[in-house]
Amino acid sequence: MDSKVECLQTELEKLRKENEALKLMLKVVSIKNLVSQVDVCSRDHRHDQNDEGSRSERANLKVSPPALALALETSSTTQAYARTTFKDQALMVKDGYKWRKYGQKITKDNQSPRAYFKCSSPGCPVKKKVQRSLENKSMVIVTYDGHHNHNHNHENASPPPLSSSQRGSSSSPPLPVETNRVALPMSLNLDLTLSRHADDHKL
DNA sequence: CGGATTTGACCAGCGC
DNA sequence: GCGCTGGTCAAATCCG
Repeated sequence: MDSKVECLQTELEKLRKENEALKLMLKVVSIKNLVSQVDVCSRDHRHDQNDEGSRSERANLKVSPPALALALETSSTTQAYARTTFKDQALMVKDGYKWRKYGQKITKDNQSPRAYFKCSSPGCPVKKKVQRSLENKSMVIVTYDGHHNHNHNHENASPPPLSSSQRGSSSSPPLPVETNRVALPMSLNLDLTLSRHADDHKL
């Protein structure tokens, strides 16, 4: 019994250390991410006339939960890394908007299928492509194409931004809402994936 | 029953 | 010109 307790304590200690390290990593990545976004913002201000949608999209990325990890933006396309579950074969990424899937393809360079979505808001030209990452199957690469000409979808008018992005795309079986928000050890663990991934693409 | 998803077919762009 | 590949369409199917 004592040995069991001891074992658990060692385990706990290990986790605590890991926790500290992860916190540090998370800080570094957050700062990097912020810097890159500020950079993009300032660049956009220079050459942008009607960038309302883009700004709201950017805002969306900033406030989104850990599920949306990293955004690399080029003119009208935004690439982001999102965490998903292996079970989530539909490649549904909750980002606060309502999407309609219109196609799916298996591409040459990545055998996991790429899903094509259109924003289901009438008149909104935004499209996105979602494909599971090659290196990390629990991550998906989301490529946004274009800018939303509207705010987050009304369907989630009531809930706060965080949960709204959880329930974004309407009909897919959503991940348990709490997954990204509450369970601390869980999110730390996931942030490890996030940081590693972010680092991969930043460094 | 209406809206969302699936999936095979089709089309356009690109490299050879 | 041809074949390959990514992107889109649209009919069929599913689901609430």
